[in-house]
Amino acid sequence: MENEKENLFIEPHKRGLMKSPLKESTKENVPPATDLPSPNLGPLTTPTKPKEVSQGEPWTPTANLKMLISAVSPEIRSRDQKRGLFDNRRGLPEAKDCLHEHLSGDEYEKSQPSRKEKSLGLLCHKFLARYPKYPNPAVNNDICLDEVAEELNVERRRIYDIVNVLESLHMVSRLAKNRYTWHGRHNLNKTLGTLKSVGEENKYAEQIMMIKKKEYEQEFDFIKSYSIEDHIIKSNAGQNGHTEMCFVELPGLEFRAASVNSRKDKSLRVMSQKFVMLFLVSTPQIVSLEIAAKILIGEDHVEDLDKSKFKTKIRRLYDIANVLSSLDLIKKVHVTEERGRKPAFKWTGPEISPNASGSSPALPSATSDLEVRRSAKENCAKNLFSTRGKPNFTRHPSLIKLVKSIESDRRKINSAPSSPVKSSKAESSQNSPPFPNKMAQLAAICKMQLEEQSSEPRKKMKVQLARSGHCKPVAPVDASAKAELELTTPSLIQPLGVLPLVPSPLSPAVPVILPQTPSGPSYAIYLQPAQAQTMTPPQGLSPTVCPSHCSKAAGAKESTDASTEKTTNNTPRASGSSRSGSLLLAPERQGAKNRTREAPGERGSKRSSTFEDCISNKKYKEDLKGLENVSATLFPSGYLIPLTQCSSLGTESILSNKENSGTLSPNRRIYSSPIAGVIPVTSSELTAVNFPSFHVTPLKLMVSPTSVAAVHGGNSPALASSHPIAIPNPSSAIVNFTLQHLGLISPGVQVSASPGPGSGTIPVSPRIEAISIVPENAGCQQGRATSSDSSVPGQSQPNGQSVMVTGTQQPVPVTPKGSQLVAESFFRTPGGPTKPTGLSCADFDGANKTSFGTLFVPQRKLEVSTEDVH
DNA sequence: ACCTCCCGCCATGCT
DNA sequence: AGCATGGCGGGAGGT
Repeated sequence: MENEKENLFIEPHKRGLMKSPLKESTKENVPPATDLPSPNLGPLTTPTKPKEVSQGEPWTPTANLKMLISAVSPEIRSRDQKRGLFDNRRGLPEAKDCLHEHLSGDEYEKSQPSRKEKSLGLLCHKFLARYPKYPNPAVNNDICLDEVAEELNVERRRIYDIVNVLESLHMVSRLAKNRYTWHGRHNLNKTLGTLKSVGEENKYAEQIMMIKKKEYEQEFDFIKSYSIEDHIIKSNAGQNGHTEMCFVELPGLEFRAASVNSRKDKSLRVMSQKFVMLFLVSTPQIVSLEIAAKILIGEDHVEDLDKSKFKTKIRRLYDIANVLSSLDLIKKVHVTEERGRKPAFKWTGPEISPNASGSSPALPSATSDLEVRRSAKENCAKNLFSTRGKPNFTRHPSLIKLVKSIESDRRKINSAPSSPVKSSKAESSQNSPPFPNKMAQLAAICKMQLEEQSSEPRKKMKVQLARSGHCKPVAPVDASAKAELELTTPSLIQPLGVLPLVPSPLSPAVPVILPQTPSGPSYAIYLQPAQAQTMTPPQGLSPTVCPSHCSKAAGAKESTDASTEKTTNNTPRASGSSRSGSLLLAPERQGAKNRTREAPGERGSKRSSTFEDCISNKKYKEDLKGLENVSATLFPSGYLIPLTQCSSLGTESILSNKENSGTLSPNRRIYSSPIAGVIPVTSSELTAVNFPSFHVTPLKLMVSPTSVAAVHGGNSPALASSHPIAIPNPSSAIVNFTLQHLGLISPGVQVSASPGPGSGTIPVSPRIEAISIVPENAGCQQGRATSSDSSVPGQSQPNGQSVMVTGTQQPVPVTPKGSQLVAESFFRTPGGPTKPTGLSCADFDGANKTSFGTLFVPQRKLEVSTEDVH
């Protein structure tokens, strides 16, 4: 059914590229379709294997190369698109000809494309080259997997790899079987913001630190301590060993196919999101594959570090990394530790402010406008369906059925042109001959982008201003809060942004999807109970972080590093720091309207199980106190994350109120960069950060106390409970350390802190050295980020950065309105208030986390050399 | 020898 | 049963 339609649609580029000779894959080639053009393939069937089209084709490897090259270079790409593509579609290979020039000789020979030519990264570039970064929503942006596979001459399997990752970033969404819709980067910032928030909730930063610490300790033979920590980690991850994967969805981008949903929480998609979260959360924004793999595995299975598993994870991470690299979100670098060099990736994407999705976050009203626009544009269609279906609640068991029905409706709807947006698309699609339309689209897109950009910056600017004013006064709260929104705010907050899932057996894990309000998109995150646990511990981190940073700072040696890091770090950190327990998206509130959707029953069941486990696990409950913060965190399962501005505002306001107390915000380990292992945050960086930093630091201080308390008292007990082992560790020492520092630091602003702590930390972690990153260009990164953000060249950059920053802070006084509404909406669950669940979950986690926070990650000196990957 | 990661078998689950 | 998805890991290309 749908398929047919699908086929009908012509992708923008589709036809363009023909194929490369890739091996054709082994598989069969089915000649059938042969023509590329025929979009209409048959009915549903997906063309089985790709193409052979080329079968006959003489195609030369060179052609491929060319394509690749073009793909790689934007210029060429654009050029091609404009002129070439058209040609291609018809014929194909004009490119080939051209290509010959360069490559012809040798490559020619290689009849076979070299392995590199077949790399996922290149394939991804080709794939991306076919679609505009910022597609005109009005136009048909459908992607037929089969067609793409054919055109690119690859097996469909490869396309799945790419699409899955893109889907995790909401750059595409599945429409139907074999059919996806291209969203480009319109949703990217939001998605990243959401992921960041979730990552914070999950305390990935802490996890990273833990791992590093472990390693460090191991080196030193601190085995015992290590063991303890492991436990902690494990517990955090999923005490039961459940993994919990979660998938963060955006409102209009939910998975529609049931089948998809069933696997939604698995693998690549989730891995990709988590991987991205690591970058967003870590201060240096450099993540080594090893650490990423450990963390990802950790969640799933506690520790089993089977080598095989580890290897598999690494393989997958490479797959994901290749796609992310193609998106210019990360680049390969090497981290040099004492031990040696390890492959790692550095985030080169836009900086994101926490939660609210990049753009939205901070803003005050101004942003809202913009967002609204976007949302409207971007999300409308999608959202529509989402909205409509769902009732407002979160998931309640009873609701599940409804949900299913709803989903089915959605599908129908989606498939049907009916939805306004889509309909338009459909039309356009029909019309759209690939290129011509494309051109038109591009133009349209450009306009849109420009508008957005211009508007965004403005907003941001405003926000910043506002913040500056507000923030300072409120400093603690604001900084942290705004940064992330997440706010550590206690359970109370959650209601707003997060919907705690009800523990009900049925739907525990069920994802909640908030229908987006028209105004803003909402996000749904699917969490499994386990995760929630994982996430948890609200407090702890902050202290540790500081040290690490400090250490780095001290070590920080290389200016270069610092610079690079700065770019990356700035915003993130703040967020990171904030996240501590809070996580929560809570901040977000969705528009009052939002309704949550339920997750499909399936998931629910799964999750529920996990959830239960979690509960049982919950040994940690004891820590009631933690609950507040924790609860939010814990309940990942339930979070809804509305990105919309409104939400942001509301949350902020809420947060501010609640949080101001500072408890929430404890945040923040602002600067810690657990991930890379090294996180050199230099004072300079801090300075660079500017406002955020200030605010943050104070916050940190604020936090520290809490965290400290938690650590000492709460945590340890909790830990003990959770794990039999209570080990005296270095960790405790570290903790003390950190605490001390904190105290010391408090007065000092971030800057002072960085240096000071570092020194202080040092004792704890011998290693702390700074990491030197050798980035290609410090400056570049930033630029890149921005560029990536906005299609439009120049403008964007500044914006991006500014945005980030602004995003971070949400100091601005929030407008309550949204928040209230939101809160209400959240609460009203059909079944009843969800909150309880949240609480329970929160409890246990809190304990653990804290411990984490305390942990200090020893930093070894890391040197990061960016080598461009390939 | 190690790092990457392509390739495609085959399980899973929807239709 | 057939097909779409995609988990997974063997093993090969690159360095």
